[in-house]
Amino acid sequence: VKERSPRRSIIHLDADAFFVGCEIAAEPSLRGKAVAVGGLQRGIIASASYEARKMGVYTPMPTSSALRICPTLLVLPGDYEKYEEFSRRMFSVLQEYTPEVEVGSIDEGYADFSNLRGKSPEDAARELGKNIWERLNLSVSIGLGSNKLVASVASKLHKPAGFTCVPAGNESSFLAPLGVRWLPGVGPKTEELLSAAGFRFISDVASSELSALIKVVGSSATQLRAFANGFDDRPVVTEAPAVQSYSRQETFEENTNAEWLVQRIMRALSDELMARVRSDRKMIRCVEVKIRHGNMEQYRRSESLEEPTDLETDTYEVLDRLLKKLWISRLPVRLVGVKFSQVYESSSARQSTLDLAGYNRPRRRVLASVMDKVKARYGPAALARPHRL
DNA sequence: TCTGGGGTCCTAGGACCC
DNA sequence: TCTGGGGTCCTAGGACCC
Repeated sequence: VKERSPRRSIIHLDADAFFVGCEIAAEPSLRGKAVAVGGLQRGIIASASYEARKMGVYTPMPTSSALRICPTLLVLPGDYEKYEEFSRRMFSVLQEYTPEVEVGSIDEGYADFSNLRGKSPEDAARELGKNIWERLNLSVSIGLGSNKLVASVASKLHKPAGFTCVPAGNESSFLAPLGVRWLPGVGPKTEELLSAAGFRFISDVASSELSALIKVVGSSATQLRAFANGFDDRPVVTEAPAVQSYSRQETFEENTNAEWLVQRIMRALSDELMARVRSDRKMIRCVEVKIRHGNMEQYRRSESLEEPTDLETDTYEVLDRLLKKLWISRLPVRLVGVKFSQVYESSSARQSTLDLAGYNRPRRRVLASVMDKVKARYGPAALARPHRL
């Protein structure tokens, strides 16, 4: 006998233009203006106010193009600590309703509102939005539905400051008229492939032959068609997922042919990452270097170590070998990146003594000081300014 | 003044082992 | 002389998400 799963009430909480929203909350005189957060030199727009969007500014548009389109645009450099603080406060308001909260990213998450005391899920969801607005001056949109997929689509449908409820039983009719791009996992490439095969609306996917869909999206066909029909039994997961990788990359202010410079930055990035690895009590085994050339083509080379490590010095030889492999083309380099993966738990005896001595400083300070050392030694002009978005 | 940064997951071929 | 599968790890690349 198959048990019928109980009807759930899932909400998706999604902040509106989050980075810009935080800046406006912190500086109310910005409200109503064309504001964006983005990289200043060779950067892109990471978040744009709705006034800026009316002028044609979208993410991830190059900041230079945005300023051309909208010369009055105020571009702010981005302040992650501020955004993390707002994020923490936003989720703590949500936690007042239920502990069944899944933090999806800095600006959005899910919660299971099925079992609230005394309130209907709908009343609670409306009240949540109002609460966040009144207490944080932050505008959010909320979707309510019987599963995560429907809630998430609903939250994005009537931004900003939207509340969208999909009544039980209406899932597939709600999704049917929307474009396939609304489905999770369908990005620009897959949208193009689907469209070429005649699947343009979610209803097209919902009623498709599985064999035809497999030809387009391969093994994700079953999942995609289930989503298109409004089926989604993914649970709301409370625990933070295990970290799979650590990565840092940096775009140079100007493309460079200087291998020594790329090497220096590569090592500095590696040092920063390794400090994080240690402060998380982890070890890593796979090291990867990425190069992006001036023409935006990028290449990666990776190597697994014999044993996991948490020491910077264990990476240098490998990094140099990988960079050497990538250096053959001699094309000017736009970006260098370092990534550590195959993350293991560390036996933390050594770190705990350092902890007591106060060696594990907060992450941001560690990052800043390493970069500053490189800058001090090789000159500020030689280094791309870090874009902290 | 074209095009960031930090992540996750999937695929596919080759090596290697049984 | 001909030539099996299955499993896992390694490496490179790509799509997608926020």
